[in-house]
This record gives sequence, structure tokens and C-alpha cells, in this order.
Amino acid sequence: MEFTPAENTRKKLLSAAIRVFAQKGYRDATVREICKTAGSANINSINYYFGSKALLYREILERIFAEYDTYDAKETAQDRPEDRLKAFITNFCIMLYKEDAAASDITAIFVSEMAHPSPFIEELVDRYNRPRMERHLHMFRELLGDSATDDMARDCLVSVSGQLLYYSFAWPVFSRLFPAYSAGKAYKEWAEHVYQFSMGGIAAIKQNRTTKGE
Amino acid sequence: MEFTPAENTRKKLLSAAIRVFAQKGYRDATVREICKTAGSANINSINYYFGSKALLYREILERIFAEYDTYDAKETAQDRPEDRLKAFITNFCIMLYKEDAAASDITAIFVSEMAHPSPFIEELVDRYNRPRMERHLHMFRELLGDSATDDMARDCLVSVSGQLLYYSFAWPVFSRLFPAYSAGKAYKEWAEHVYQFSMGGIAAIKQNRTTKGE
DNA sequence: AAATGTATTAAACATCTGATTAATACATTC
DNA sequence: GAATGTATTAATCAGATGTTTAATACATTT
Repeated sequence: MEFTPAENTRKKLLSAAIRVFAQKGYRDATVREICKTAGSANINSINYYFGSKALLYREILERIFAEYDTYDAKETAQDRPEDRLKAFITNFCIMLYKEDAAASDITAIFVSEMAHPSPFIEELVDRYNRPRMERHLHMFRELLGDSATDDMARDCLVSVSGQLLYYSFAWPVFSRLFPAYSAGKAYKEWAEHVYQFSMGGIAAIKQNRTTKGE
Repeated sequence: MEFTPAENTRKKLLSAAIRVFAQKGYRDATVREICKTAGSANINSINYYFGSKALLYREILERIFAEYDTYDAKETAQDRPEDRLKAFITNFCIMLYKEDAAASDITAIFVSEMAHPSPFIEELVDRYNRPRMERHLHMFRELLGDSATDDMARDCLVSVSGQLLYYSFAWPVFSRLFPAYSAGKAYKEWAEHVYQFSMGGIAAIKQNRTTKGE
């Protein structure tokens, strides 16, 4: 399958934009740098192919949705809540840290949205985060047992999410503290640790609740 | 104790800058908005009193160091590693989430530095993060027991830090998912949860290591 | 009272950025 | 082969931003 020259330029702009947006964030990424990264494409190219910088960014977000949706099936296929938690953690680590530059760039954009939201944050939350959050809350209630409150499930969700997201946004600090650590190499061990740590944490919360309740 | 008019203007500029930097980040904060927030101070004021936007930002970072140093004593005073962990978690939650606008603004700047570091990041890591990291690694090795490796201690440190920092940087997403949640009101309960969850997690890591090792 | 130093204001400058326009080259179609 | 539509380039615009300069007001000192 061949592409027209135009489609090639468009594709080059898209992957260049993903890289630059991931490194600089939406605001700090300039159309000039994106065009330069794409291989000396003209400044006008972005407006020609995408309409504006904002619409280019929007199209990239669309690709994030599509990419992430493919991971959901692996998670929901599991029966036992422990296995769903394990799949959730593993998938997230793969998405974030596997040595596939494209994938980790996409996630960097996603994390960048958290810290400095663009005008598209509402849509992103509605389409990506909310449905997953509902699923995960249900999963934690199963893991915590009958005496679990909604607040407990939410706190556990935050505990796990916080661990998973740490490297993504604290990397500039962490990498200076542990120069030898490579997130790309270690993501399997890290996923295993998060699972062990979280199962222990959930057990402690569950037991604490049971103790208090009797 | 009275201040000269100049000192008043300088102080007003400083607190206005903290607020604006916290909301917008270093790059997106404009000197014009800072001056406006300070009460219609002239645009030139920042260059007059601080030399430049960058030097103003640097002075604010200095204040963050001073603020955070005051919390260290409470933590290191504890004898048992469990109590130090509890103090570490509690202090962090107070710094991050207590309903003191000035403190939470300072933390927002700190977190913004993590995700999108300014040229001052090296100094910030050296002066603030590294000494604390060493202390905390030591604490986790104590909690994990003799069979603990450096990697285990580091992973547990990340697990706790990730939980603590989650709200700070994921707030734009989280607040849309849980509109009723108030980080300022709930910081005590959150600190208690992180402590329980983390002690359970540490126990699980410790036990897993012991099981494997025997 | 004059002189000096500090504080404030207003205007302008230089740079960067997203967007637009006009012109040109290329390919396809009729 | 002319006409039409697509792709690329170059030049320019309008707005925002950090900084600088010049002028003015105020306070203190001599």
C-alpha cells in the first residue's frame, strides 16, 4: 500500500507532533519546531493539513483513545478481581514504560494533560478516565469485600494510580536521584512490585476496616 | 515593625508571583499578570526589584526550601521507623493539602517543577530531594528488615511518594471524576490511609522476599 | 533650598508564535 | 495540451511577552 506525497507529509507531521508535544507539552510546543522535526516541512503545513495547532493536537488525542482502547479487552477478560488488578497494573506499565518510543510519547502527552490541561481535558476525562474509573472502583470493592465503603475503594484506586503514574511525571527529579535506573528496562519488575505492594495495602485496609467494625 | 513602601511593593509582588506561578506554571505566568495581581504594579517593577522574571522565580524556590526545611525536624525526631514513616506521610499531606493557600501554592510550584523542570531543577534536587531521599531509603531498609535490597527500598519509596503526590499533579483529572472530594478537608484521612496501605504494602514486599529467599 | 538616591509610571523595543496570504510547482483530469 | 485541483514554499501579519529606556514623583540628606 502506497501513500501519496501528501499523506506522507501528513504522517510525518503527526509523528513529529507527538514527539514534540510529549517533550514540551501543548503550550510549549511550537509549530515551527514540529515542522522542523518532521523534516523541514513548511510552517504552513500544519494549518494546511490540520487547520490549526489545536486541531492537530486534538487528532493526536483521538489516536490516544484508540490506542488505549485496545488494552481494555485484556483487562476485562479476567474473571477474578486479583487478575484484573494485575492486568490493569501490567497494561499501564507497558503503556507508560515499554521501550516503544511512540507509545511512551503518547502517554507523556496524556500525563502532560493532567498537570497542565488543555481545553480538551473535559473530553479526555469523559471519554477515557470516567469509564475506567467506574470499572476500577468496582474492582476494588470486590477486592476489599462486603464491608468496603466507596471512600475506601476510591482511596485504594488513588494509591495504585499514584504508584503507576509516579515515574511519568516525576521523572526529571527521579532520574537525577537514581541515574542508573532505566524505566524502559525495569517495567516488568516495577509492575510486579506495584501488584505485590498494592495487594498488601488492600489487605491492610480491609483488615483495619474489619477490626474497627467489630 | 513597619515596612518602607518599596518593601511593601516587593512583598506584594512576591506573593502575587507565587499565586500566579502556582496556577499557570513558570512559562505560562506572565509578568504583566503578576503585576496586575499584585495590585496594578507597573510592569517594570519585577525587573526593578528582582532583575528578571527568572530571578524572581528563583527567589520563590529559595522560599520553598526554607518552608520545607522546617518540617524535617518533626520527622527525624521519631525513633521507630514506623513513626518516621507516619511523620513523613503526615507532614507531606499537610504541606500539600492543608487549607493554607500559601502552602498549597508553594507545593503547586514544586510539583510543576517536577513535570516541567526549569533550569533550577538541578539545584532543587541537590538541596531538597537528595538528602531526604537518603534518609527515606534508610528508613525503608529498616522497615523491610535485614533481607532488604536497595532496589526493594527504592521501590517502596516510589510507592509511597507516588501515593502522596497523586493529588497534586492529577488534580485536574481527579477533581472532575470526584467533584465532591475536597483535598483540603480530607488530608488527615488521606494521610491515615496512605500509612495503613503502605505498611501493608511493605509487609507484603518483605514477606514475598522472605518466601523467595528461603 | 538644592542635591541625591529611591520608587513609580509610561512608552517603546525586540523577539517569538500562530496564523494568513500570495505565489509557485506538481499532478491529475478532461 | 489546457485546465483544474493539490501540495509546497516564502513572505508577512497580528498579538503577546520579557525587557529596556526615559521621564517623573517622592523622600532623604546635605
